[in-house]
Amino acid sequence: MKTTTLSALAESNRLQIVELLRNGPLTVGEITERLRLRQPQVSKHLRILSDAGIVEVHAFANRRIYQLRRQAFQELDAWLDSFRRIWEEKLDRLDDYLQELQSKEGCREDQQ
Amino acid sequence: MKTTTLSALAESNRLQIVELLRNGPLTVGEITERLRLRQPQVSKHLRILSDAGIVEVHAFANRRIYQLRRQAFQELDAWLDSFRRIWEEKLDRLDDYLQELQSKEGCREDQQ
DNA sequence: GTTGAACATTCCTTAAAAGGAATATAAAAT
DNA sequence: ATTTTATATTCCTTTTAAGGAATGTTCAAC
Repeated sequence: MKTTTLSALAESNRLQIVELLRNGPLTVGEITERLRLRQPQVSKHLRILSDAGIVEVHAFANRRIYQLRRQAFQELDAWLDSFRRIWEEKLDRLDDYLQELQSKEGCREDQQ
Repeated sequence: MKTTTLSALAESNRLQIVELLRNGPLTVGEITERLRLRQPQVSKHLRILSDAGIVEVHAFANRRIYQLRRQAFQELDAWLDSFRRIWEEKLDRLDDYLQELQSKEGCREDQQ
């Protein structure tokens, strides 16, 4: 997983933009209006989301239409998948670890 | 989705800690050793991960054993799910949006 | 009870990110 | 051609987060 993707999402205004775009593509002006932000900030946030590959732009006259990029979410999903398997395999590995730890302690005592 | 979760993950050292813990619980010392960081920084990062609900601690003598919290990943998963549906429903909503936009332009001309 | 190991916390400095205001650009409307 | 609309960018200030060094705390071992 790339930290650029995560840190792009880790800012509340940007997260709101992403959740807005869940309902379909929007222009900068529409986002500005709905989130009650200033246009330059929205443009800046969109730049960061765009650089992170989370959104993509399409120019239409003097409008810019932003929409979510599927791939970004697929990547996140794939990453999460590597964690899902952990709990599928075993619910609680703490007991195992404690035993392992305790047996190591035992060894140390023997050696001293 | 909470931005605390995302920003906790959005830092490379912390992301590495999380990926380390994928293989099972570890003590602070083990994390410190494997990531070649300084102990205080590791403790600080673990604090942030813990506050975000991504890891949980178990005290064992003077050791602290950290492990991933399933719920955090389930929440991320649930959030991602709301996006999966978008693309299941419709692959490309840009064309729709463009038509919508163009019909609005038409209206505006009529009104003026 | 004194020493050492494991970990957490504090304080300070430095670096990165965010917001604001102003300005730049490019297409559209007049 | 000039003005207006939509958007991007720049520069500056403020806030937030990270790293380093030192110190605090707790338990264990002796």
